[in-house]
Amino acid sequence: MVSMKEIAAICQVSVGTVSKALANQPGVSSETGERIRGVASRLRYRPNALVRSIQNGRSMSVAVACNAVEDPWGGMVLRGVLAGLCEAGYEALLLQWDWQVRSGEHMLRSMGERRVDGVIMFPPATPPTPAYLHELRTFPGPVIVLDQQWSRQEFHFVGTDDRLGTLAAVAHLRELGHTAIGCLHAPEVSTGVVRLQAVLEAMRRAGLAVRDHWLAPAATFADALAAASRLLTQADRPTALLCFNDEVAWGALNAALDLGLRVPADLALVGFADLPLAVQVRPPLTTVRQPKEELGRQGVRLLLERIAEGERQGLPLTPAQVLLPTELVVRHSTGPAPQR
Amino acid sequence: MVSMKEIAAICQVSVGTVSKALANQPGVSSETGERIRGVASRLRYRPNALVRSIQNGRSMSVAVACNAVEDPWGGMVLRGVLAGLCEAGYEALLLQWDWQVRSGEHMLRSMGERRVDGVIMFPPATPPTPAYLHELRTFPGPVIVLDQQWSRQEFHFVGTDDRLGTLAAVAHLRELGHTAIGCLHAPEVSTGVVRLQAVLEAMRRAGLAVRDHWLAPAATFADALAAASRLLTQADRPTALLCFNDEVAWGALNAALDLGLRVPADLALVGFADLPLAVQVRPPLTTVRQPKEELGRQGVRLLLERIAEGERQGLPLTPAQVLLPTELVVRHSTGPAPQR
DNA sequence: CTGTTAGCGCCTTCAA
DNA sequence: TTGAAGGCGCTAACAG
Repeated sequence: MVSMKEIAAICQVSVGTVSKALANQPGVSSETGERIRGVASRLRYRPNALVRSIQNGRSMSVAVACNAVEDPWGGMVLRGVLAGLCEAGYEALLLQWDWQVRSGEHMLRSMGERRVDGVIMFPPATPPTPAYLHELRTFPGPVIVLDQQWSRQEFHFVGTDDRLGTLAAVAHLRELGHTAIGCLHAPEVSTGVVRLQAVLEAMRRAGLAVRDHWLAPAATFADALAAASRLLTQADRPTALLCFNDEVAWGALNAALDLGLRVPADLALVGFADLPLAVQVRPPLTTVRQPKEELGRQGVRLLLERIAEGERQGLPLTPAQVLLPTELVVRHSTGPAPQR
Repeated sequence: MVSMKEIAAICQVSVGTVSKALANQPGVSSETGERIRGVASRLRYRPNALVRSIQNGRSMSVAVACNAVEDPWGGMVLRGVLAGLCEAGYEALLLQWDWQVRSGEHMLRSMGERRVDGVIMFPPATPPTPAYLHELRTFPGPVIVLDQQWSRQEFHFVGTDDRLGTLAAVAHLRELGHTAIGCLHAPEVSTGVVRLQAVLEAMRRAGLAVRDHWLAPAATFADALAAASRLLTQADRPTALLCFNDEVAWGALNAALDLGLRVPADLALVGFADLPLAVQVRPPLTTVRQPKEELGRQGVRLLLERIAEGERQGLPLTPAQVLLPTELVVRHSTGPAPQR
């Protein structure tokens, strides 16, 4: 890589002049300016962004921490994150924090040393370790957490309004006449807890019972397949299942079909997220759509705002809490409740 | 962020001494060393990695360029890439090159200015623009392309042996008695071309005809749904379809089921990749497994080798060409050919 | 118009 | 054992 110094030597001028010429600043004769720019472009001169970062204390980069890049849901959020960063001229340093070799806190520390201007993390399926949490708390720059609520909202947060989304889903099922509504929930993650609570709340308000054996934990396709198989072979089975997400709904769908149940005639299914698979399975899933890409964009927006404010290291006094609206998308996995 | 200078001031020593103390180098009395390290840790001193990068001309970071982070296939490759980089202590700068705001070549240039040590790009569904290609050619550091073969192999390349994989798939179908084998291919991408050629080659060698109306382009689920619907409603329809990938196979599967065809009794389907969905659809897909994570790891390995060699900017004299083996995974979407 | 100087944060070499 | 100086690539404020 050629440096200004070399260009200066070649052009027989000082580095300062080269600097001005390349920045098209006044104070350089158009003649020497042209000459310098000519040499620079011929030699493929590229300014060193690292140096610039050092000088003005802004690296124009942020760390994006995720724990499963291959997750389709996360992929869509990541798309939004990248879009937002790109538009703002920021670079994304991607890190996955579930490796063996270098632990998450290790990598996070590296990011700090690389002087990223902030961190945006998502979607943390497993709660972070204390060490990781500590690193996050002492991180030099704002931290945004997407989707999951951790440890009493100490970080800035952007998520979706899971409660309202779930209530809408339950309302939809009730309009269809369902009273025996079960739930494949995910107790390990905060969104899972919120969604289950919302179901229970809605049912309680409607004066409907939720039997324990209509509930089962299931956070993945495989979980759901097994759990739904058990749940649906009971004598007293629900006529509708609210699932933690679309993958879980898909697993439940397969279980139902395997058991010879028709969906939605015998069993109504509702997913959450509205992933591409929702329209690819048969029947297409009724689901609570989350604005996934928007989630990423809003996270970035919040982060850049905080960066611009020059937020001090350490925790914010009043962390922002943003909830994006969801939308119930009715497709063909839900229908009128079967007559008893 | 505290700097060495500040620590030096506080400890009443020179920066040089602080430098040595923090690096645990000899030449500092254990007493002052302790004092300095104490202050540093209390003030949360973090070395500035950017400075280090400038000094030794290695940024320990590479650019990872992809064009669809939400793509499941790419996600699994990306996982391998991140794993490889992480193990080697490298950081990943993620960039997506299909935005409106800043074009791919723009972003790539930014990466160069940020002094990344190399580029790894995947999976380029659409061929790059001339401008992008130019930026890639003149990139200061080695460039690795994954999966897709571009423009006469001018870059280092790691992919899978699609030809052998496809031949194995065809052989499997022939063993099952299939002779009317069609193909949903993807003419836009190099892997699509290779796979179709392999099908044609296998059929030719077997003395079997491939009718034009057994072939249709389809690169996505939606494409496949439409194409397969048309293809399967013909009087003379194939009894087996080799699909460009698992998503395409899924689309074809749905089309077949919609038409009342049983899979595999009436129609055999073979996918490519072995994504999670392959075991989630009914029936589970027979497919050609690609070592996706390994693909990413090998790409990184190759890249780091080239970096270590200190490869000059510009194109390599003899770009490496690595093909990873595939493996046919037989599940339930293929079965004996129907009797005529 | 051009050159010099100082400084960003750090490391390395050499002198005290 | 410690300090000072030079340099990495660049910018900004001055001096010539």
